[in-house]
Amino acid sequence: MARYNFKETEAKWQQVWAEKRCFNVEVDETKPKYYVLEMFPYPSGRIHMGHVRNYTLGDVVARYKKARGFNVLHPMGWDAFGLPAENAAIENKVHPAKWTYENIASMRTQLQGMGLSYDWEREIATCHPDYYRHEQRMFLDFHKAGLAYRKESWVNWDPVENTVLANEQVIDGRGWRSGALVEKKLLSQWFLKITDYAEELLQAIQTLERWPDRVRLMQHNWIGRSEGARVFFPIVGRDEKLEVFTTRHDTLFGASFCAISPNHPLAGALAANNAELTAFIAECNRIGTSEAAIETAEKKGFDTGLKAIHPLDPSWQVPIYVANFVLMEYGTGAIFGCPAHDQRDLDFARKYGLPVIPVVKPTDTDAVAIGDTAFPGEGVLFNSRFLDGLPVESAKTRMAEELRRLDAGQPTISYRLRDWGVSRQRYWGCPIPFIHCQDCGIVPVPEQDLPVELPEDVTFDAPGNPLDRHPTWKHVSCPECGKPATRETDTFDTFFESSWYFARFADARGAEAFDRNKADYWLSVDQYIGGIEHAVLHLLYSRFFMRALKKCGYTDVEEPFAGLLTQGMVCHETYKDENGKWLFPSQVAKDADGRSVSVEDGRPVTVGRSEKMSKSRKNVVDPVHIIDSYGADTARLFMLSDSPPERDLDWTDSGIDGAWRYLNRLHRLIGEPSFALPAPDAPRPDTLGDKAAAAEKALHKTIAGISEDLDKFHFNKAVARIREFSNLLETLDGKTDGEGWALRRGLETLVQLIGPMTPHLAEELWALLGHETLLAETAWPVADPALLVDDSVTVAIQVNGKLRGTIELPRDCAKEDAEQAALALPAVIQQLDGKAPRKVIVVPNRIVNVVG
RNA sequence: GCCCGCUUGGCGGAAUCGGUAGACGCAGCAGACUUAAAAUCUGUUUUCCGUAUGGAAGUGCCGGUUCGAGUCCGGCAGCGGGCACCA
Repeated sequence: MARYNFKETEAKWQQVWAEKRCFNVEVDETKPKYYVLEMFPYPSGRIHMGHVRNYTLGDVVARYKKARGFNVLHPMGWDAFGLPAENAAIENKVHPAKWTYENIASMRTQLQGMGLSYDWEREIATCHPDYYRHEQRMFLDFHKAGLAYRKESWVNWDPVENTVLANEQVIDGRGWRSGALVEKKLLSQWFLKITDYAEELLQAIQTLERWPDRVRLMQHNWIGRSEGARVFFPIVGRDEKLEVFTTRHDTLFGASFCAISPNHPLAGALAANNAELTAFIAECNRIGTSEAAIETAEKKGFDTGLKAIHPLDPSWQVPIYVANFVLMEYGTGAIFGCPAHDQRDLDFARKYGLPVIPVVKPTDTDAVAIGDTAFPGEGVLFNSRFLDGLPVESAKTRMAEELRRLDAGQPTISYRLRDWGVSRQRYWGCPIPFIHCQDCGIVPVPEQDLPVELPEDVTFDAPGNPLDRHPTWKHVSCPECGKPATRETDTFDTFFESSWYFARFADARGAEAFDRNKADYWLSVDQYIGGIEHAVLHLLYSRFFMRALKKCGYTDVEEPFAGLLTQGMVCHETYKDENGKWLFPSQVAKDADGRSVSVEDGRPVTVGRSEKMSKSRKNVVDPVHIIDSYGADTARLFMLSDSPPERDLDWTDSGIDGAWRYLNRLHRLIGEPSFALPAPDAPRPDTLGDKAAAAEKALHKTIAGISEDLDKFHFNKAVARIREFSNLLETLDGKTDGEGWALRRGLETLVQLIGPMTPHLAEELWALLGHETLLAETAWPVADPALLVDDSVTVAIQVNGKLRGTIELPRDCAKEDAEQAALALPAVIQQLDGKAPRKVIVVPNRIVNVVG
């Protein structure tokens, strides 16, 4: 028989599945539903290995659940708005819409070549008005419900390009294209009140039982609930009081300074007639807007000269600094510093020569000297008047009472979570449906005027937002007073689209955003699969969005994703030539001595370690090329083999070869069996020989094992079991009774079990085995529990925890028998050297440990 | 800087609840088939000592709990992800 012709086979079955509409689904109340979803891609134009991995994982789940009798919804769409389309417009003079839709078309073809079981009739593209019109409506509803509001916030501003930069466009504090020093600038922007749901989003994390713990923990920390107190410090010579937030009000007697954010109103007021302070604030504002940039910048302060009066002692004054590490967005934008018990405060105090007053000491020592290390731990208060002798927690309570009594503060809960800024000063996004009128203020676009569509006739030859400088688009009359007004020219953050697309799939062509009945049937997503990089933002925004939609009457579903699987990245070795230039893997080969050399000129190549595939490092392998040379099934099998899904996967040529070899081996095993198989419907012989009986047992163990592996997403283990079982089937030679039957049953089951992973080859082999129905429509095999247990077990015998031998024992034999058998073992007798064992520990069916 | 992970042979990984570390594969080595190559098949492969039966060590590092630790606890190191305008 010829080698497996994957091209012909894969195309054939893809066509059959499409023609028979195997994966198109409707609501069916008679079946349990299962909604499996992979994070939809940004249509960059070409799929990458990360996509191949993500969609293979999802497809295995979808096909497996379908075989298990579920009504499976498995859709695909395009996260089609975003920056790269605008960059392409600027660089290649192609319109973002044209670029995006062409990319979608080619990526769809590439995905279809993978044989994924999508219901393509539900495909959506978020840049289409039929999609984004609904979110404009949602935003108006959010606004009515008090969940959308405007406030000023900071953006990265490129003064040369006169444009707002994304964090990723700021490199070492400079604009990526202009190279200009980036400034922070205040803009009035739209926000969604996710903070209204901080507590609910936090509490509900507990209900997300099928999410990875680490993602739940990351969301928990992101929301960042902290119990503390607001404390008022009167300011010498001014009427106002400085309000600070602290979680360590127990250490108030260790206060040595106050610090406010450069963006605190007080800092602004003082800067008005202080050029030095103005310059300091400007310097602070040159640090980017990202938290990482602010946190890693050198901690600096500016003494305002103002003094704050200690809330518990009018005679005690501390200086007020403006400090670059105090965030206006968190707490009250002002802190008090207690250097002895906070490392950052200590560093600050040492730098500016401020006093360090220890007020908490560890319970087990009297040592209280503070050097360069603060003591943030638990302990007992001292140096603290009425708090002396109290442990930290009691001191907090006592201090809160005192603050309340003096009207100097109160306990409060603060969250790190900030409201979600959804405004973007960009063209390629969903227009925000509001109108600015000089007389009426901010006016919503009337619902009958939705959608507000993006104008197509825009240019990217000038800096700034094309919507803003479009000759006509933004000029409208005010819906309320009719006078000339202007449209909002900001568009939505693209997280807006991805916060509800999973609901749109329930009814992708409906006139409403989603049909309630259909959404109620399909949601929540039973299994969501995507990269760990979305652990916080996308997933948290979606959780909030569903709650906001619920408040506006769209749905009763609160949690969008009941189950979550976060996959690791696809990595590859990196290569550099002698000049330190990156090389593509395809430009590198091994010479006769096994050294890596350049294909072009044979010069030596430095091989770097494996890193996430990225265009900048050129360590990419094009999936299209792989699928072309090996077929989709080979690529899929490789993606599932070896590495568990949540870990990083190393792409290797030998790995893909191994997968390819196995598929050919399987094809040979069935196409050219070593002896003639009985007919498909041949009955089980009454007596099986030893080998056939062992094969039958292995068959049922394999079914049970792989089912469990797939339930737990242990795809690599499932592949190992498949290979183990096919190794066993290859040892059958038909010389004893029942082997023919066992081989046929084994092969058929093997094909069924590998079906979700390599669907084309499995479908082909299923037909080859004489089936006229589709494997894609065939129920999953069932293991016979009676065949899963063995009569005897191998028990490990240890002396003092060291393995000294193994013995075969009847399953569940008496502990005494196991002990007897162990003590009779020559190696054990020798180790004991005539002495009686002190103790014998027997773990039934597993181990006997003789302690001497 | 803060938050979250990960670390097991030459390599990817397996080891259900604390109970035989290295399943399965890759690469390597030896062999079979072949005029030859490819493909395929067979054997072998944690390290060290030993001709061998066998013995010792071993899951990033240091320490602890336990009859028994890859697994639990404390500390450390290295690598990676996220940090609110990349998606």
